[in-house]
Amino acid sequence: MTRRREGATAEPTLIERARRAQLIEVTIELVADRGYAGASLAAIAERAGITKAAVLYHFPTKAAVVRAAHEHALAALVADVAGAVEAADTANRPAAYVRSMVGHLREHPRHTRMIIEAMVHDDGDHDPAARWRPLAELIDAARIARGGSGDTDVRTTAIIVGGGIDAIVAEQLHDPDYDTAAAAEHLVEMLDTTLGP
Amino acid sequence: MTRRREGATAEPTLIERARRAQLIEVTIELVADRGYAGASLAAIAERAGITKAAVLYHFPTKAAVVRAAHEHALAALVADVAGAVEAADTANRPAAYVRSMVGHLREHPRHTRMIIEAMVHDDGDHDPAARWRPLAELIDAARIARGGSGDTDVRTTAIIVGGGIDAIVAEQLHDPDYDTAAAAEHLVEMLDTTLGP
DNA sequence: CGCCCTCCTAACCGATCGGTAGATTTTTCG
DNA sequence: CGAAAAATCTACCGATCGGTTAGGAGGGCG
Repeated sequence: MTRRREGATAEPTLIERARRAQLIEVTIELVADRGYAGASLAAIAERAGITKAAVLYHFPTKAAVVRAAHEHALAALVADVAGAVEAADTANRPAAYVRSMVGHLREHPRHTRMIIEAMVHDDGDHDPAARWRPLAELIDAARIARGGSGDTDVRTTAIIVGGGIDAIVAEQLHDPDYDTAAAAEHLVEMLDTTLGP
Repeated sequence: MTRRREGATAEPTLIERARRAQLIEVTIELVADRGYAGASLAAIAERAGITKAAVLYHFPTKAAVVRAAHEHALAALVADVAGAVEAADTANRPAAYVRSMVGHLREHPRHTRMIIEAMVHDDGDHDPAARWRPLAELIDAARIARGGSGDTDVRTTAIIVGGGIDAIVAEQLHDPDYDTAAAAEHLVEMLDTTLGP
């Protein structure tokens, strides 16, 4: 094994940190531009200016590189959305969720593609209901806060709205001039009508 | 070249027809079950009980096999939806579109996966607006028929509703017990509220 | 019979994949 | 400076990919 420290916790070197960050960055670019299949170890290494053996010195496998890149992109999105949601009051949190998510993805199109590609390509179980559960909970809380009717299927509502978010983002990736803010407002309107006043 | 007739038109042999149909069928199964990457020529050949060279006797390339499988699945969907839409009157055609599409995809989950996988994996330009343009036109016609307001953005409405359809189907693929009919009705309701009475 | 056409097999090709082994350079630090 | 540790390189491995080549079995037909 020519591999790095495996067992104990130890603070990473500066170079180590920088290299890892660089590798994550170029991996996001590659996956975003050329798809999951286009992000081979050789391609990652070349874009980072090193050899693939060096890449595997910093990460145990290719899957680990892609996973780290995915988590990096996802963490930024989650943090952004969480901040926006907490700043709103209960009744408006679903709207804040939709707006901030669409907004974030607009500002970071490569992260968007990275997240989508990773979601499609890692194995198997992708339950939309699980993915949009946080949104479902916000919708449920908002519905109660507004005194809406109790027979609403929040799970399905969240799945539909989530699909709408995905579609808006996909359209923006295709047409950079697409007015995602207006589309998000449209989606928020459709959501609000099912939540009552 | 050990390849088949290339130039002229000629009616295919019975064996030829059967083999092609079988290859399309097993390719749909493979892509649906193991993803686009899992549908290698060797895998297709093995499941069909022949060698991969024989597969390439009936189709020029692997891409042609997958394309044929995709077109087969897509044609069935389009025909089904078109029939349901034509049977409805203008004001209700968007609803018929949503219901029939969700219904068809529920009844043919493998076709669904095939279509999704093909859409993700063939190169590049996938404009959601183009994909849902037929729906957008139905929505526009229905809005006019109902005397709705003229400032509605049908393009965005179609994109959002289309995304909702995708999400409902994805959820059904994950949870076969999911009530897609109810979800489709929920989506139709959300759509109807934006179309006016 | 002998010829041809359809359908298929066995064997191979070059490219690329993720990953490994061991030597070698570069950095850190006493 | 000099040794240890960190970072990287060259070279290779086995597997798999899509695709090609040459040829043979078998039926229809003159």
